[in-house]
Amino acid sequence: MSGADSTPTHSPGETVQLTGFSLDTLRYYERIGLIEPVHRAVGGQRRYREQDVEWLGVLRCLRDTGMPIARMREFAEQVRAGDGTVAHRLALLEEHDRGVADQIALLQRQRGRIREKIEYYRTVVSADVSTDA
Amino acid sequence: MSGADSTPTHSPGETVQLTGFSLDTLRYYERIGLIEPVHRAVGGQRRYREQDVEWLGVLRCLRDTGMPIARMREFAEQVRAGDGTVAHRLALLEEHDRGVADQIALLQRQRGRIREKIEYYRTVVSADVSTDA
DNA sequence: CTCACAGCTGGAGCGCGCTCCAGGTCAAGC
DNA sequence: GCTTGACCTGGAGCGCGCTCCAGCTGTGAG
Repeated sequence: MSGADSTPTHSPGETVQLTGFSLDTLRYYERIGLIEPVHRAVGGQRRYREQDVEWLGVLRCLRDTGMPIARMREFAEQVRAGDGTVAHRLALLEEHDRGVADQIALLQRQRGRIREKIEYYRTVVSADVSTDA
Repeated sequence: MSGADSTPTHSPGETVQLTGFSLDTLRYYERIGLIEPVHRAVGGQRRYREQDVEWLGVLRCLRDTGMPIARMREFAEQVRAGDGTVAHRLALLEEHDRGVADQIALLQRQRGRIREKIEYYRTVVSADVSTDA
């Protein structure tokens, strides 16, 4: 680590730690254009800058909420295109947000059913211990 | 529909409507043992009984909450085994429920970040339509 | 009788999102 | 100099959960 750099960077290994993505996934994301070609150190090893890591954080957020890779790429392209795409990006995120809300609602509803079943099983188990344990 | 039956059953098509699973998925679930071999009408066509549809509802619930097929099969086998597996089933559901809770928490956290981004984009869009960050 | 249609079977194929691999390079430590 | 270890590349492979297909059969309408 050369700490005197004006722009601190991260080795691939560090970036794995920071983002939770695997080395393979980081390279995969770069290949398919989810992230721009990453700067290289002498020798060809990747050096992720702060902004790269931040962008990876955004990707992590979108992935965690189930956005498909294709849509993420669409988003990434718009971010790269910059000017004039903000409205489009906003629309994309708003739509995604609605999807996430639905997803959460579904999970909560179904979780309710699961917990009912758990409750039922608990009464069964506590009422009759004869067959088990 | 022959309404005089003592045990009303559902055609495959009806079952698709009732459960939201596709015809192929229903057959697939049967093949892999998620549901027991379904009764047949003369001619070999499947006839799903009420209890089959209810069980499919349980499977729907588990799938919606992201339980892997393998785990669902484990659960199905225990249900079939009946007595003595209740404690085990309870444990399985409790563990799954914790997973679902985590999933919901993660979604909510990440959704927060998305909404922040949306808010930010809104200020950008309404403040000035020509500039870029 | 003919036809359309819903469903049947076994098995192949697919889309997604990684994940793994062989074979190589470079930098640092002993 | 030699070894170790992190990382490189292009491309193949994989696990999951379906989904599709060809070719067939039984049922009901006209």
